[in-house]
Amino acid sequence: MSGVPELLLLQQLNAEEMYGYELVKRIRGVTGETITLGEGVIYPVLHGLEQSGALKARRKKVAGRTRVYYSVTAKGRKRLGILQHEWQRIQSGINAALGAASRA
Amino acid sequence: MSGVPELLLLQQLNAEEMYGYELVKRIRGVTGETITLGEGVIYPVLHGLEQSGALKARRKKVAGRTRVYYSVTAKGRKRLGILQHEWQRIQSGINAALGAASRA
DNA sequence: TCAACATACCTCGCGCTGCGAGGTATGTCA
DNA sequence: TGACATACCTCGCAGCGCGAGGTATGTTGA
Repeated sequence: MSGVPELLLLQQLNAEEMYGYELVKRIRGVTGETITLGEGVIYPVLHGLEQSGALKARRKKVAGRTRVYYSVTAKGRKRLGILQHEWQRIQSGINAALGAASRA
Repeated sequence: MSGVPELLLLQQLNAEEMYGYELVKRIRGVTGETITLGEGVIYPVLHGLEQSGALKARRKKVAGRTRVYYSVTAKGRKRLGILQHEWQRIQSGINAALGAASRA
């Protein structure tokens, strides 16, 4: 199926180190409100990716509050590449079907 | 989430009346093996769409064997439009995110 | 002639993923 | 001091996808 949330997270974190709460807003912004991933999605995915070694966490105190910043590891970049490719495949597959049918 | 199978089915049937078994192969072909919807996906979706009035079924005997041909109703065409639009939205949303991040 | 394969239909039930809702703690501002 | 924002987290349900299995008929070839 999808793996879309995972793709989006890795992509954002690859561009810039970020923490969970920020990612929620960031993704909403960058997709133009189209895709809204709540915290119930973000945090589990984040933890999963850290577990599998695709992300590295770093606790940081900012203005008395603790944030957990995540950055992409080499393994994560590899994973990102796979997911991007996968997304291309799916996208072009579906678009081919849509195009083919309307041409028929 | 997706609704991708539904979209693909409606799209194909909108172009041409077809039966379930045929759709399985057709979709595999038209998406270039990228997307393979098994019978366990096709038939339930087909029945659901018929139930909701988006499709109309027509039994037909061909070479002794019975086939159930489905065609799209007005309601189905409307539904198809919605799903297509939805797919555009998702697609451009994700691509925006991918583009924005790589530009960063 | 009969096994094996293709056509054509169908359903059950598992598995995974997404996600809303709820819960904690701290800082800030009226 | 209460309300709101920031920041983290988890539980558990819901829904969808889909593999596996089941029926029945026609065809083909050893």
